[in-house]
Amino acid sequence: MTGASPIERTSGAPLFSNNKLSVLRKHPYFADLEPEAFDQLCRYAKHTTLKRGTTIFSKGDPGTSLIAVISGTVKISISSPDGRNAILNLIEAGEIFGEIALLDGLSRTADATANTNCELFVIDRREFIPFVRSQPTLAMKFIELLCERLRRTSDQVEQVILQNLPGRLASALLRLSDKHKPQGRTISITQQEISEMVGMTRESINKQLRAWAIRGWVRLEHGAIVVLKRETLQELVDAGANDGE
Amino acid sequence: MTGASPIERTSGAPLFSNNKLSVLRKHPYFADLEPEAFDQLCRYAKHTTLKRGTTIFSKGDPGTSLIAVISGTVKISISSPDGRNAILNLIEAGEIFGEIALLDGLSRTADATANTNCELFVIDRREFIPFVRSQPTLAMKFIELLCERLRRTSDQVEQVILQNLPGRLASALLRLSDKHKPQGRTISITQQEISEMVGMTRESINKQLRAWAIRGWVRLEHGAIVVLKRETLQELVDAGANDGE
DNA sequence: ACAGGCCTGTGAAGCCATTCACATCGGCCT
DNA sequence: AGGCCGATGTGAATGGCTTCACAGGCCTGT
Repeated sequence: MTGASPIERTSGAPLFSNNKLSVLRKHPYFADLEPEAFDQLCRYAKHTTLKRGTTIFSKGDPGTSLIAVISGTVKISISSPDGRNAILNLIEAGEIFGEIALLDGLSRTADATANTNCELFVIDRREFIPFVRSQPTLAMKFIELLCERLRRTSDQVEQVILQNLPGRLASALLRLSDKHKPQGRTISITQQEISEMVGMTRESINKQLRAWAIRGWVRLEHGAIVVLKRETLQELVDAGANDGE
Repeated sequence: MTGASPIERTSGAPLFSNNKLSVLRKHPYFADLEPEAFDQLCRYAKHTTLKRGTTIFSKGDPGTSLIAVISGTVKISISSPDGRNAILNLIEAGEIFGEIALLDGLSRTADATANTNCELFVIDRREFIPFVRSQPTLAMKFIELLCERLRRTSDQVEQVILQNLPGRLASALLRLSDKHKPQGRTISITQQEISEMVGMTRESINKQLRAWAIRGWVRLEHGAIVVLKRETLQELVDAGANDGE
């Protein structure tokens, strides 16, 4: 289950190009951190490049590192013994993941795999925890990060328990389109991936999307979805459940 | 939606009896905190007593306080427009809740109601945040708390997406029985409440429990469930899904 | 001790989503 | 161009869970 973790084999700390770090620097979590604290944080980092499909870590592994995505996207997912699997989150360039195991020192709660070719920075727990203790601002940043994650995850529980297919799909689309604002309303994702994010089958997702496409609420492209009627989908989520006809 | 929050109307800080505080003091989160830090934490607290069924706060309220349960239990839940509702957590004496809104200053993510008559301590954000900043140990404690919550909530997402009724019910029973170790294997809870915790109907839950009772895996009492075959239920969860016959 | 309210137990009917089984399309590699 | 593979599109059959409709049990208040 565990397999070789490619991260552990990374060669020693190289020099970092400033444009790579700037992706992180721009992120809300680090933007208003003191420059010297940020620099010191980066001093603990190791650089890695991964090919699409590579396992970064698996659920249950002893997790001792925080990982920042410089380019590409990472898939956080879990899978059941009978082969079904669920995507919990997609981490994009400029975001970080693996913070839970880093901060509490316990095992990883999910699998992480490179969803595209990726460039990553890896920060190890051993040197990191004392640093956090000494930097109240950084600790508060992590508290904020954890709060945000908790809000998102609670939301997910809410969706999955209270909403049916249309509601869940709509709210997944809205969330994804919020995240990809720069690309306009186009979401680059396969229907297979969406189905694993909302926890229903690809076929069901496809039929619902098609129905919405006919009504002009979305447009389907190959490997992408364009949200046309944002408000309508939002209403559908708020209304609770049943499809709007 | 909001309604009068009984907490805001609490009269000024009274003197606290030490035996009440001792419930908190014993909790893992505070046990190894410096005594003076703990005392100062308590200085910010207000004491309140609530009757069963009272709303403590509602989803969407501006949340500015952390609440500790001295006695009784508090239900954290959410509800959909069409009347369905889901229990996210039951907070018992010695535990705290409401930490997300306290720490990030945003609105409450769920409803909280007194599930029994309760005694609570309420700590306000205004005076609390600067205090956390100045106490790295306390900040680390909250980071641990948030990590634990996040693990639990992620687990819930995993359960709800990947498991069917038997799996979800079994894992809910196991979790509840872990929490109530002192009472042996008896879980005091109604089937209605369990159904709202696992996100399925009371009727379905009842039928499954009955089937397990016949096989001798559990025993049903009025308002309680006794887990008899812990291992069998655990296997059922691990196996993935389908009922053990 | 009786009434009313929550809790439990159970069957029949229906429905939403899954499962299964294909057909088609597009892109990429050789 | 041909071939392949991953992604999309769709219908029919199946099934797990819900919905609905009651019946009985246990506890509590008066």
